Amino acid sequence: MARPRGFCEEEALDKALDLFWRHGYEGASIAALTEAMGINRPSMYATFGNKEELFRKALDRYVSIKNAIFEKALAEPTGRDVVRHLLRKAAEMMTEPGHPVGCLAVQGAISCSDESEPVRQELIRIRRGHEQQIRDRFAEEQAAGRLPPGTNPEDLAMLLATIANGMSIQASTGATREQLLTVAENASRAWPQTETAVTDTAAAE
Amino acid sequence: MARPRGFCEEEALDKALDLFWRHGYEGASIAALTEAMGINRPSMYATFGNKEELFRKALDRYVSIKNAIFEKALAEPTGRDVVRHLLRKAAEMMTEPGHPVGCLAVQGAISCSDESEPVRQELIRIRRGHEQQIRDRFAEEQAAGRLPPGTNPEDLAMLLATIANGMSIQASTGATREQLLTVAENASRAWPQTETAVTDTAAAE
DNA sequence: TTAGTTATGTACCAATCGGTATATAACTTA
DNA sequence: TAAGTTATATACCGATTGGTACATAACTAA
Repeated sequence: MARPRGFCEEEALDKALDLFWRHGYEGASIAALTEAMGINRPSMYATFGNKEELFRKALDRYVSIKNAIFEKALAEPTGRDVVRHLLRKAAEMMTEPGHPVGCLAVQGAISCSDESEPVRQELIRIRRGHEQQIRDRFAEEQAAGRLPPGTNPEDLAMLLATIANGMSIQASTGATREQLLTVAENASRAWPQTETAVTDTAAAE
Repeated sequence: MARPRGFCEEEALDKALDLFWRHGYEGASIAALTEAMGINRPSMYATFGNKEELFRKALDRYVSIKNAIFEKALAEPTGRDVVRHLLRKAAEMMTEPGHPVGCLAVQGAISCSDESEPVRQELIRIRRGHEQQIRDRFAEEQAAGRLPPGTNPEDLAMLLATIANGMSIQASTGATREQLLTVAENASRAWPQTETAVTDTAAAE
């Protein structure tokens, strides 16, 4: 009705996202956030509520980007294609120039003080959700008879999620895009083949 | 010479380690640390220097435990045995009852404010060191001709480290010991065969 | 132009951060 | 026991944390 906002809400959110991504939820202070966003504290509180809500709104933007990638990857025709697509995109996204390295859902609040526990739990929920999507997709594969007998879709999904999570840490350790792509390639290659109906149970202690 | 210390230094360090492990470097405050250690602030500062030194000393204990595991695993006869041993032990250590879940070197300071950057760098150095150890061991395998042609020891080491790092995140997400052991087993099984042609006469792939 | 509304800027809040000065209590040695 | 030394406890430090009160500036609608 009256004086219009002097800044673009989504632009500011992207700036906040960048800082949260780079320093984590607790590592990004209100002072640093508002400075990066180019606004002052009262504007931030009036527009976004508080720090936690700001984080959740920035996180929403991040997750929607990630979901778009997931959707494409999960549409691949075979399980192995899904794996390759997903890991490759993960490697690329985690080393995208102009963005902080790694994955916000992994690094945003992996360990924190008790007062940030709700944020930590939210990120856990997101990670589980992504793994669930993969699990469902692999279950489809199995139902269609395209998984080797004895293969467990849940186990495969967990292995894939583990590798993707690990790539985030590797990115944070300084791994290059090329290195992560190599990881993705090797992990894909090692994936159980549809045709490889092996009953290799040599692992029995 | 005079009044002796009223607490066990190593016990206090273990309490600090537990808290750092659980909340990360920044997430563990001096107040919480000293309370957990059962001592007051001046005692902590007189004994350990400051927060960062306290962390490094706690970290030393952690790393020495981990190194013992590494030593045993790297002594396994074949590359695949090394992988299986390492991942299994990782799964167990990251879900050890009585300890926080996950790996301190991964979760201690994965993202933090600028002032904790030295600690973050130290953990990066440790992670790289562990990967280096694996790399060296795989290079031995290759030199002994026990790696499939075209296999790169560096790539293998990075893949293994990625999986181990990912297991830490999974533990933090709530994965059980059994789930992580399944991940370890599946990852080991997917590993490029090395000695199979020699010891087993059976199925090539 | 004027009234009403809303965003912005300054300056502040209590609580907590890591870190210490200081006084006292407890121990060892002589 | 007395002297000397060192650990402990209290109480504090400035800086920073997330969050606001309040006065002012800027806009819209009448």
